[in-house]
Amino acid sequence: MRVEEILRAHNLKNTGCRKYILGELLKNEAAMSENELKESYPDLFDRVTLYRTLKTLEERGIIHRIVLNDNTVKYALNRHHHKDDRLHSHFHCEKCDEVLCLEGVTHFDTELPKGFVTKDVFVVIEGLCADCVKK
Amino acid sequence: MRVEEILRAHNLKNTGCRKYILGELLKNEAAMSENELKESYPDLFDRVTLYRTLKTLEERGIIHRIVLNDNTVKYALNRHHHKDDRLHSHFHCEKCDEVLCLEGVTHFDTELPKGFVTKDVFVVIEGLCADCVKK
DNA sequence: TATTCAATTGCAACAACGATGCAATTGAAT
DNA sequence: ATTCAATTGCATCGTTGTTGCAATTGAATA
Repeated sequence: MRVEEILRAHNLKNTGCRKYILGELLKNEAAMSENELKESYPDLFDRVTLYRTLKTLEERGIIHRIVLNDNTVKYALNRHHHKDDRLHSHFHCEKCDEVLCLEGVTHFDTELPKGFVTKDVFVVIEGLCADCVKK
Repeated sequence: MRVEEILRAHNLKNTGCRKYILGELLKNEAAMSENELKESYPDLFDRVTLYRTLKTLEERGIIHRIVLNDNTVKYALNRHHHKDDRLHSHFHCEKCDEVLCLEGVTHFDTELPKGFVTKDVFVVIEGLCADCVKK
């Protein structure tokens, strides 16, 4: 799916920053931080514009935020195969810092105290990706 | 277990800030943020002291950090019944903002890509606690 | 194609938080 | 009571989240 189609499908204007962010996220398998998005073209967009654009894209359900245990934040596209975007988990490689959305819904049994209600579950698995294991 | 014993057991000096933080965490069932720790006595300790003390206590394995999906951080005691502190999950009530360590180890089956290695798993369950469900 | 207006952007600015250096203070061992 | 390493407070800096406002721009319409 091309960037323009995604934006049109969500009634969003075809602006530079949106096209850039979605282009990058489509290109990369891995999730990207605000800094990683800036790397290639540091002065292409203002910091605030990037921030606000990411917020808009998230609110419209086009991307999702991933908060890692070290407090950093990355963003990834909501892809088709994430049937329920809230229930897929993420992998964070502690060596190369790459973050991937894991296919396949996570299964778990956690006994909640009586009367508690679950709305969302956030899972981050930390470890080494296949490339970093080899090294 | 009293505060002084905990500190002695870990070869840490018996300082005001440490006693205060551990006292608060022992008193409360729920995890506490830096701000929540400051609330009762805003000027008792410098912001940096609180920050550094929490860091020390975490490094010594006395408390652990919990990073929520909204980027906020809370701290909780490492209690005995957490056999493996890395594997218990946390509950975050979206209404009253309370964070609890969940008893019982979380079970899950997530298929990692080939060659990936798991070192740690962080789970945060968001929802409503029993009290907030009633209201 | 030119006009128009709401949406988007850049800039300034501020708050919150993470982090470090340094000098003054303090816990606890002697 | 003395002593010294450990702890603390203060100053300070960098990063990130957030908002207001004026200038610019996308795209719908004439």
